[in-house]
Amino acid sequence: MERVFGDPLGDWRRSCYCGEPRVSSVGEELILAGWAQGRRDHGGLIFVDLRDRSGIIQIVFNPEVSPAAHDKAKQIRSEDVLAVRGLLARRPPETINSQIATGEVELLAREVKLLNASQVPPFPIEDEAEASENTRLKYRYLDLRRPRSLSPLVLRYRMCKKIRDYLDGLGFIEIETPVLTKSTPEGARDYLVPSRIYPGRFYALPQSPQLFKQILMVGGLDRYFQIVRCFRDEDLRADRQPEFTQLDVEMSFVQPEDVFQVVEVMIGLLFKELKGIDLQRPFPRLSWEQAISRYGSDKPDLRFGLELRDFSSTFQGSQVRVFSEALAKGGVVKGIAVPGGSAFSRKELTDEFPGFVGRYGAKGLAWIKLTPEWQSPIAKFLTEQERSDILQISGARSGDIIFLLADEARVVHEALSNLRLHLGERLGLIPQEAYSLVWIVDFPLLEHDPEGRRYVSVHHPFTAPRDQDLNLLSQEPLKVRSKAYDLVLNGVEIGGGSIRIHQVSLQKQVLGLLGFSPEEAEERFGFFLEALSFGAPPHGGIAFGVDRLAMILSGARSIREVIAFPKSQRAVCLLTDAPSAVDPKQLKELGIKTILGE
RNA sequence: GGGGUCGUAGUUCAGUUGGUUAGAACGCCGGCCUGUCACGCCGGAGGUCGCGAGUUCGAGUCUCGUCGGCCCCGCCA
Repeated sequence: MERVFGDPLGDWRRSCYCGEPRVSSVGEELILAGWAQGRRDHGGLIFVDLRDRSGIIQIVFNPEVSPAAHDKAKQIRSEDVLAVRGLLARRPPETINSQIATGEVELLAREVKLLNASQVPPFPIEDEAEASENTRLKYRYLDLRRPRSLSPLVLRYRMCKKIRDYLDGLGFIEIETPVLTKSTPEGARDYLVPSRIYPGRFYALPQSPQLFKQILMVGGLDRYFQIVRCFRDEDLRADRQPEFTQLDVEMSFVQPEDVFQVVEVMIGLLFKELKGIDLQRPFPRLSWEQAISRYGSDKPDLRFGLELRDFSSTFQGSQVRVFSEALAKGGVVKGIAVPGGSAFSRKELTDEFPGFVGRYGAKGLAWIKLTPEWQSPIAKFLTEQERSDILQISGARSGDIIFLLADEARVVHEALSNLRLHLGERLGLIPQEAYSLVWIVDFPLLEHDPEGRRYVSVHHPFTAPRDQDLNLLSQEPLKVRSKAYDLVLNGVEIGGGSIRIHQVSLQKQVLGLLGFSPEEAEERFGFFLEALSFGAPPHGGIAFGVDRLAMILSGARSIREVIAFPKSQRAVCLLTDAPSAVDPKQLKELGIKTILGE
């Protein structure tokens, strides 16, 4: 049986939000509106909690106050929409509810309007109630009625507002760049948008407004920013959505220090005003080389120790063949000492941890328990010298365990950095209320494509080499370091940027190193190269992951919590069911035919 | 593309070694109740065990496939 309520709102105007009335307003007649959160029907008295985004207040329907309102209130069910006119009264002392902000007062209903009926909600609209993410996202509008679900979005809004105010104060100008734009090669897969006017041609949605913001610098904007949606058609993770938001910043006539200054004050402001935390400035800096060497990662979480140690020199020519052989092939032997780790079980050591590092391509994981007589699969191969080196390099003590991994450096670092995080989490070594910020600087400009035999940009093709490395560019390009920098917060890369190339000749040289023929460069980036040739100023900037920053500031475990309508891991919008099939007429108009089977 | 994990009432979950009619709590429906706020009391309805095959006398339970949520690898300049 469908319930339909049709009371018109009429000329009623809300007095305030439901969560606002206090004792100071007792005696006033108020009109409140919101959603019914449950009904406690005592036959005589009926209590309804009326809720809006500000909180809840108790409405009392008393037949002695208004028989009509009391009669109507019998129909009220969860999530019905009501407006109530009544007298704000102080609650009898013994009925005060200290759990809610309005707990000392209640509204004695004189008249109620049943504005709209609700179906029975699929899950209770209460913070405490757990519902699966599946259900929450399908009925996101119900989920959002819960403070716990709304508050990360509110925090995100406040964050963006503060960013805008701050940058505005520094003379930055927010400029919108196109969403329908040109596909550029490299980087992530593009989302394509077919052109109706030019059948067979496509726009691409921007992976970032990189070239536009540089062109704005050529246009003399001097200080630009934008909070902008970006799109990358790649698989999803807890911290990756196909559409995400960047805070994009670009400045002219600057060095990295100028960017750091603007950013550090901004991040400091956000922590101060949103979390009440005073961050130490300047933020520490680690060279890329140091970060990789000590943590195995270019986005190290510095909230805890377990640093990587290098045992390569110890095991040159060692009897431990997996080590010496890896070294002979140019690899490394590195490890982590875990305090108290000799308590790990055999199952953990033979299944769990080796399986874990296996995900990153490691073929095994050696371990040494520092019990009185060392317990280890490799113990019998170790010389006295090796034992003493291991103790000295690892700094480990009795009761600790040392994990050792030998392979090519890339695999060792990848596996150990993740093992480090895994152990840190598992052993509770990560202080949950701590925030560690670090700049990673001096990235290499180029690296070898893991598959092909070509160079690829570590940052992006428009990143400037360091001035003192320019002469290496033609001879030893892999040794060239760049003017790129990342900002890492608790092991999450929240921002990255660089000083850009502003001279067309250098830009062409770098594109050449990346394997673009002059013709390809012209076809793909001609418009940009031409812009550089008309007096581009030295410039640089940075882009932040707004979702990730909001996620960390709100303590969320996934960026879906700070996005109103996120996609599922299979890139589906569970609310609308997008993506979906389209009318064949639409395809025809676009000159598109699908080639999928029936 | 690959690995892991979960999928049972509206919701959150339990369900033994494969064995009678698949349970609980909350929610929902009806009745009673004037101080509740997780209201209470009495009664009731509600299930394609994600879907499809297979094994078996017999499948929620075992096998295979498939779909979906989540986590991860690959991917993400």
